[in-house]
Amino acid sequence: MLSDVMEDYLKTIYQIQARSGPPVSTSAVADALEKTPPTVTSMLGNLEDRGLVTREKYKGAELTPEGETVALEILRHHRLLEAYLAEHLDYSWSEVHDEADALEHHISEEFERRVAEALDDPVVDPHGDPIPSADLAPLEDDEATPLTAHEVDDRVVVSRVSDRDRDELEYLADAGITPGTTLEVVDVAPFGMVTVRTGSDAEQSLPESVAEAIYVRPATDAAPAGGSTEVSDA
Amino acid sequence: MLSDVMEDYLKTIYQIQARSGPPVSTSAVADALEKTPPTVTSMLGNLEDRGLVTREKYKGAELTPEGETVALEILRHHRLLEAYLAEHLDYSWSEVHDEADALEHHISEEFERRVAEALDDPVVDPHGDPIPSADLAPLEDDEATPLTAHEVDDRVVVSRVSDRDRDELEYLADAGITPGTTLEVVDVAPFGMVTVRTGSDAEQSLPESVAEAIYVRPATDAAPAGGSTEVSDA
DNA sequence: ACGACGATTTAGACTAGCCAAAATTAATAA
DNA sequence: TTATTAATTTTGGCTAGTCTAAATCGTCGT
Ligand SMILES: [Mn+2]
Ligand SMILES: [Mn+2]
Ligand SMILES: [Mn+2]
Ligand SMILES: [Mn+2]
Repeated sequence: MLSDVMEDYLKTIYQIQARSGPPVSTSAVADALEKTPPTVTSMLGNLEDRGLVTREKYKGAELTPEGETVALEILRHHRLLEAYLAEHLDYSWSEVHDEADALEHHISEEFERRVAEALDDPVVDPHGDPIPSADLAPLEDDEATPLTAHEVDDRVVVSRVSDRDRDELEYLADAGITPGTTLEVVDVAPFGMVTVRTGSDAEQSLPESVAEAIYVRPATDAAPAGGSTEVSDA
Repeated sequence: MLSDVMEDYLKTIYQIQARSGPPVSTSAVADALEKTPPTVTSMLGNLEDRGLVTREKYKGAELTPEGETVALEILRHHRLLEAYLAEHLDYSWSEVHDEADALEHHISEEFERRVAEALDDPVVDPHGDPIPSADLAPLEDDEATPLTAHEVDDRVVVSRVSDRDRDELEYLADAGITPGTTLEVVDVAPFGMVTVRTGSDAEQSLPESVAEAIYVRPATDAAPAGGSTEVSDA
């Protein structure tokens, strides 16, 4: 029914909308998908005709509930695939994203079910991003804040890490920083470099670009430092 | 580089060529892919321009070595996926084909490697079809003959079963007839219906359309009746 | 209030893939 | 040998998705 291309537009609009709220500008979509603005304008027209987005000329687009459901469906596929690849095919968390991007449009609902079952209905992917439920109910907003917004002596737990940059993910994996890791902010230098203590010993200095990809929540008092994987409630 | 569509043409030409030999007619490809003859003529022109097939006008097409390599690559993906779905995601052999068709163009070489590894480099898929090796060396011809070509009292081992028709596969699964099963031909009726004994007790009558989808080889003397999965050499 | 500038849309064009109708060719039958 | 017929190719046209260049809009600074 919907082409791969349309699904990618809807997924992208959803993700921009989730970060910056509507309306989503033509150029933001063009940047994210590496297309030209006229191309995006044209496709937004198609999506509007199909009732998947609403649009105000020269302002931007916003997903309709139908459009959001499609976006959640693709996001569910993507994140289930990431989790499956990591869990059952020995992929590292820096490798899963591209493979999931290629497969997310092509798996059947049956495949989705069986993968979810093999993983026992996971609620987060390897980067800590929430996996939409099978009924595609809207995701609740994320309470996490970027590590760059924190101050010295803050104790925080890593909630999720942006999966956009493979190199950053490898860097963080080496540093032992993954979702669930407890961090203590040791220093915030000019230009946004953040130094954190992981566990009780190792210290890591993170360039701003890396630190702002790490989303964290306040550590609960009793939490020991280290890399557990549990996710607390909101 | 190559589109999904082109890959499907090459795979299809390979399979027709394997059964009937070159040249492969325009209409044979059109039938297999459910396209019109002009569409196929046009695409064969593209494939010829890319050096993947050779063509003689009004006669048909034949894969070049490069075209055959691409076809084997796709076939390897398809059959590895079928094997993986059956082995690790609990698909039945009647379900795997469509899912593999959808995914075969979209997996990475890394995914291919990991799936092959998870399966310990399998040599046949769930239907008994050979899986091309990682180096894509040409497959040797198949010695198996259709069950319809056999006579009463012949004892044979099922080598492979055409995976084209889901209903037939379910029928055969119920009848306990899978690759490796030893059969004894009990009766050949007019209109090609074949009755076989599986194991030492059950008898099954198979309509011609089903019987001609079953490819068999002579049973070695010591082989007991039943559903073992080993594959003998050529 | 107005002009400049950046963002957006419109206009026009291109490719891949597809089909229907018409023309052509090869094979077969008279 | 010639005529019929079936397969194939050619012709022309359609949609989806993309781009460049040109026109237009909205905003922001003066
Ligand atoms: Mn789904
Ligand atoms: Mn992810
Ligand atoms: Mn491959
Ligand atoms: Mn198969």
